[in-house]
Amino acid sequence: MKYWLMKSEPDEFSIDDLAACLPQSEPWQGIRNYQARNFLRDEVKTGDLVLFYHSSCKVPAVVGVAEVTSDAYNDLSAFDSQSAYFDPKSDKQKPRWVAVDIRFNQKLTRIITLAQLKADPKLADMVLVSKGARLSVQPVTEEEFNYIVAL
DNA sequence: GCCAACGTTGGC
DNA sequence: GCCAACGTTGGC
Repeated sequence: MKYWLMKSEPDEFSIDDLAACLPQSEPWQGIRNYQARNFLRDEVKTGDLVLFYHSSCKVPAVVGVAEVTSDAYNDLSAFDSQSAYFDPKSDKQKPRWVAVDIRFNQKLTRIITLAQLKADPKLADMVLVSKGARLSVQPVTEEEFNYIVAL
């Protein structure tokens, strides 16, 4: 089993929005970055756990945990000209982008802010706090995952 | 294949 | 809203 951190803008889709989907999972689509896509396609698997992170907001923070409930599948929103995620360059014969499903697992009782993560020497190697970490899907070690959830 | 211009992300 | 740090595009 692997561990991941996924970013979402709470104005677009927050941890509460994910919780409101229960008992259903929610398609995690719209990833339009190749490095993130490669993680989704090749390494994210059913049963993996995800730190849910709020970005581009007042207090950027890890706010909850989600579980991956599908392996990667073609992201159909890339073919929908009405979708904000429409990508005219993605060929239906050779889809460029993938999505996975995730399901709400828990909210952290206390959110762990980016400032806290940066200040914690135990998390100095986290991808999130490393230079220029704009990846919207990024790997987290088991140690980092358990440590953050326990905080 | 290089690289300049442009676009995006995301913290501050 | 600013801007640093990327990523992508497209001419050559």
